[in-house]
Amino acid sequence: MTTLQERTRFEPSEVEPRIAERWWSSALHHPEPGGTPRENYSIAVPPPNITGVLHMGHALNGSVQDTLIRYHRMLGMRTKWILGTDHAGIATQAQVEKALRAEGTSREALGREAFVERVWQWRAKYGGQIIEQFKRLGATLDYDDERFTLDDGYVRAVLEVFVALYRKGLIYRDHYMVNWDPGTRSAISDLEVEDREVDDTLFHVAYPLEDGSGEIVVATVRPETMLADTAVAVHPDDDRYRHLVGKAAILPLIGRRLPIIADPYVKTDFGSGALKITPGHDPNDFEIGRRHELDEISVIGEDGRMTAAAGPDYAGLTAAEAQAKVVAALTEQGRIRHTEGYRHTVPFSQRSGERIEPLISLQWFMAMGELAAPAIEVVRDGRITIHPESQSRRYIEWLENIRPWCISRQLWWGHQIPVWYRGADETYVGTEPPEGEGWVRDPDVLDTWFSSGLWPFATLGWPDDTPELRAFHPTDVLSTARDILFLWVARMVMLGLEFTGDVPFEDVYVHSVIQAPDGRRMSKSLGTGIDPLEEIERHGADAVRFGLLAMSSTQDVRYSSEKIQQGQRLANKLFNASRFVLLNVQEVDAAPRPQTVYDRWILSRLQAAKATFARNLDDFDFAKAALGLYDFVYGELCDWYLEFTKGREFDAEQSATMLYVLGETLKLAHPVIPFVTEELWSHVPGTDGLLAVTRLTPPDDVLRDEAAEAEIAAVIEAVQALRSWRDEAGVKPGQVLPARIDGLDGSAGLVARMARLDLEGDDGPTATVAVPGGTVEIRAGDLVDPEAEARKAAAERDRLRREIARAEGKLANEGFVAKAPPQLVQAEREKLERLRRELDGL
RNA sequence: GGGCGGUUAGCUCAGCUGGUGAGAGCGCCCGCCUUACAAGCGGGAGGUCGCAGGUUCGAGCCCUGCACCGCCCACCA
Repeated sequence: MTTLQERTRFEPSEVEPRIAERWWSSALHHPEPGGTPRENYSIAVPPPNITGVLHMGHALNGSVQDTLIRYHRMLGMRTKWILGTDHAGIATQAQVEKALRAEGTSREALGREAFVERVWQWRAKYGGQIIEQFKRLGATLDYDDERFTLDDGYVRAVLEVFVALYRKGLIYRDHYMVNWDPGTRSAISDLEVEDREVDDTLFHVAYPLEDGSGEIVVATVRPETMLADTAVAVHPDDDRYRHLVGKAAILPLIGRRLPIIADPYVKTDFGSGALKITPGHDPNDFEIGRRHELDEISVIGEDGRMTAAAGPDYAGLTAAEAQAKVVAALTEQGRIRHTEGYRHTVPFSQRSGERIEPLISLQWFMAMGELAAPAIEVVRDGRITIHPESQSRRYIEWLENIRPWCISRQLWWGHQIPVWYRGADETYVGTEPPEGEGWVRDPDVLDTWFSSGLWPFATLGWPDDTPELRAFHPTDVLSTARDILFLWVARMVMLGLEFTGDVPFEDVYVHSVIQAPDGRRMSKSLGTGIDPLEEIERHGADAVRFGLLAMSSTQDVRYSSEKIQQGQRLANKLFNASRFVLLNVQEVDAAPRPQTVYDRWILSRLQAAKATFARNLDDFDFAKAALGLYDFVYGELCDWYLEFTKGREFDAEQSATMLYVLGETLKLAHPVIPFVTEELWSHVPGTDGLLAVTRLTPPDDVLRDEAAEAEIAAVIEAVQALRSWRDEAGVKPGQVLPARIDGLDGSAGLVARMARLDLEGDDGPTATVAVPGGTVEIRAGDLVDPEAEARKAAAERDRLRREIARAEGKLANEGFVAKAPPQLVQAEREKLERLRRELDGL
């Protein structure tokens, strides 16, 4: 490591590993349990899948959570960021199966036990990858206490919840229409289904009437499912068909008798107004079938092929093959009246990408209504606050319309359902296997989200009454992506309330989705993904954290590499500002000893920056928090304060104030840009511990100084006016000009120094510049072109006159004077006065 | 088919319960190696706030309609 003197740039790649080593070998991230949840601060990380690699969403969410965690840790709270990973049933199983295929084998060939063992090995090898990547970001998760949703303790929690809900009658087994995913060969939940637009053919097929009096035409995009038709339905008020209700049609190809029924679900204005009813393969038909007690026939099996019930001509064919054969047969029999192209939305599996095959299956379900009601209530009454607020409406609406949750999955990797069967009608449900011979366990596992739903408390040891649970539950904040608000967040609230009697967290922050810079989705397949680790390599972890927070919003945002670079510049700026202070000051204790108005000014502005930062975090406005830091460091500390100090000798008093301001700034910025601040902190005299565990003192009202703020505001405005004048007059930046300042009182010297004016000179005035509270006469001799100067002065007078006219017009408006708030009218009057004085001065 | 959100400077975005001349970063132009930083510093140009009406003393902000863009929900075969 070179000395600070030699390093003119902040080099993240050199600094980060060194700082990380200090953090991870310390105890900063691991709190011993103690105290109460109210005085402690905790966040449960959304558990990354063990198949996961860090993507932009993780990086943003990690930055958000770590900023909150570090900030509250520095406020002196006992802080725990709960770490763990999710077994991610389908995703992990698919990954391992893929590897097996590459080896020329399969899970079936291995058998269940060996396969599960294989997955555990896979997890040991790759499952920790993403955790290492979180460390690169500087995330102070509790790495000493890592959980996994298939750990023994966690499994116990899952089984206990299952059994309790079963005993309560909320978990039950039923033959019901499910979303069958032929890709994973498992049922999946409604939330794992996505609609896609598909071009299909709509076939209009004529079914003859039983009594030979004619035919009834039905429309379908899936003619192969007609093999399972058990009725034809029409609308009860449809005059065209009223006389047919109660009669029957004959199913072509099969010859089955189909009763013609009346049901208001049928639309009279779609197709022919008559609907073939296939309770076994269409969710709506299933509902209608149950209403009318129709037979439920399944002709498509779980393997996506036609079953024996489809008849010998079709059994064994894929659904697509069967469709072709059915259409051919119908055509031959002259039953197809016509066909048309038809574009509509069709459900697909998000997991496998295959088209969902709705079918009736024996599955486990969870009744949700009873659990949903209190989960709605806690958001309504404010025990949980969702940010941004618009998301709480989505949450409530979803819960109000919630439907039973299919929780069983036909997979091997996961929590196997704690149910055993013996013979045809014995069922045992319990956390421990049953006594006696002949019991066979239900082969299915639970939906991954069942176990994730217990995350905030199962990770802390629930159902045992552990010290961790007593100290950190309920957690404070849950920060997550929008797409799992229902899948995960709502379920944690329901299960948390049911089993712990408390909310699992008090605030939910729904972060932005980061899109590619062109507004498309970031995705590997589109080639639009940006790897956060590569960005960290390029710009540093601080830059990435800052940039992600700065671009975050209450809505989706495009990835902005400019914001990342802004973060990089901030880190570099802070690095150099610190060098300036550290290499010039005397080593003294850092209690502030303000000697000048600008000392008092920066101390006051520092309090404002602290207060603003705190408020922005309270509001979950991370962009404002990050950009507010930037503004303070650039716009106040560096552009003005450090420049002001250059005029003085750095005596003990000056040094003390500068060191104090530097130290407080590093503390304030640390939650957002932890690496550079930690590095610099190690160079601040009198500090030996980690900045990450140093106490951040709240804003101190005693240090607020309105007089100093007003005075320096005027100085800044004057300096800017003078620099602007100089630039326009073409005066060299280095040239010191004689001048006389009228006004600005004690700050005249400061203004003169910043604007490179010499107040001792005596050349005859050649130009006048208006500044707040006075004028500056600059004696620039022949540097100044009198004509240009006259033109500029005239333009300035014109501008002032226009402003004056505007203000006068406003004050002449009776409506304004009568109805606007008095202080506003007063301010307008004062503005007018000031403008008139400025005009007079010229 | 319903909801929700967006449309502000060339680009990406801020603009609090309507209130003084609409902001930032990047980009652009001009000038500077002013001994913390050239990944820097100083100065500057650039906007009919999507369109059309309305309410108000006053509208980027409120109301109505329209146009695009995005997201969510939904059982029209």
